[in-house]
Amino acid sequence: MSVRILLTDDHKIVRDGLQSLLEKQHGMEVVATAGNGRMAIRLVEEFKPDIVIMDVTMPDMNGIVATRQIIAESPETKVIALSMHSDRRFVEGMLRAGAKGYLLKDCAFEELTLAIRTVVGDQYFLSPIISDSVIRDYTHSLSINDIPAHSALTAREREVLQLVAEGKSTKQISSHLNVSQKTIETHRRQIMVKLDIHSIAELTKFALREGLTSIES
Amino acid sequence: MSVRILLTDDHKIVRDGLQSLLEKQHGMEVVATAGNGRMAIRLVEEFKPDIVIMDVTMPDMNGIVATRQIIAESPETKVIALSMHSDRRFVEGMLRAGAKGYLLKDCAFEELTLAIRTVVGDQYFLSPIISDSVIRDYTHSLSINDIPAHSALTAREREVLQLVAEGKSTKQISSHLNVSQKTIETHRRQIMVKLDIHSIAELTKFALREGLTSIES
DNA sequence: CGGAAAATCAGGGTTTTTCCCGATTACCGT
DNA sequence: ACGGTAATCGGGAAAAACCCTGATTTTCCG
Repeated sequence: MSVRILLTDDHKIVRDGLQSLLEKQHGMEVVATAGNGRMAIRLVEEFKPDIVIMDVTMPDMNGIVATRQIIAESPETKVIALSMHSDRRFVEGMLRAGAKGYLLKDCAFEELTLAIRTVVGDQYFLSPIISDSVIRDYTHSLSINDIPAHSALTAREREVLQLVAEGKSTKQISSHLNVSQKTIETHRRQIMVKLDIHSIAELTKFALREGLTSIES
Repeated sequence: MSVRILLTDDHKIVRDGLQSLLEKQHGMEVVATAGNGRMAIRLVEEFKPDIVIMDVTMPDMNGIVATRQIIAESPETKVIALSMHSDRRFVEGMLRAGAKGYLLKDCAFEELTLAIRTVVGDQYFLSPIISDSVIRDYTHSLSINDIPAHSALTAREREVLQLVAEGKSTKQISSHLNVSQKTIETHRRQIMVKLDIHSIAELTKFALREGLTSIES
């Protein structure tokens, strides 16, 4: 029986290209394609694919958030990230979310098929550059928890961050949530301390990466 | 005789995908692929393709610069831009550089083959969204300047916006550009007036949509 | 139950941004 | 040469954000 694959990428022509390549392979079948994370979640439910090829940066809902939800709802699904970025945050985010592989778009197609076969065989597959840095981190025992930038935000803080990333002022947020401005100030400060980010611009980008807000408007 | 094509894109797997799709078409032949503009120029000289599919944003040498040089050296070569950005500057840059087509990566593969056939037939081909805005500009060239919401930012304003979207403060920007803080203040105000945006968060999103900054960092 | 973490609020201060008003210089196209 | 636009700067003031040091209440987990 052939491997059933869901393709996720925000550019249709990239999906088309990958589909064409994959369908030339024996034992691989693209059962559906999605243009964003939200769609991917729906299609995983509907088609129960064995493998999800997941772009990381997408509008509306990014790959990290989508992967987390997919793994939560159907843990048997194997997600392979396919990204243009070797950025540490993306790799870490995807692996934390439960991805079983991480490939750079720079790679040859053969690497993708190898990754699919490897992951189907219940093993991890990382692009060489990625695995180098993952292993280096491991051997240097830089545990994820030691990095202050990753201390998690509370639910309330995420809520406030989302409103900040939507362009709301402290006053607007406080009246929206029916609490005092001082409370929101405290949350904002706490968010910035936890993330070690000190500008709204970078806060907004963080929120975008986390899927807390969308790039539209 | 079949159409000889050179594929240019910085991501190998995208090149692989497109090549797979194109080679299923009758009368189309991918004679070479390039990972950046410099390589594309060399390969055009060597292979004399009929069509160059050119990614716009690439490291090392981007598609605009490469296209200009290709057209200068062999004007009979037809360049079709293939980009993730519908940003006015990219479109304008590529068309000025001599591209005969501009496609968004969001398009279906059929659009690409249609574009190739159209351009081979010596006509222009633009993605619908692109041609809409090009035509609107042409037909409304007078009124566009009257509408503040549509007035484009100046080069300097873009520069400042980029730095704002990277999280820089007015003071940091002013010392980085070697002008007074008051000048940067004026630029910031002007940017917000022109775009009718009044928060850093939304300004950051705008800059992201325009490709002025990247989501990492 | 007891304690830690989270959520709420306050006073008082500094810094940054935003918004008025204005201005000069330089360049570019008709 | 003239007019428009871009880029540069300034004063002054209000608003917002940021920083520090507290505090109380709620919630949740062992």
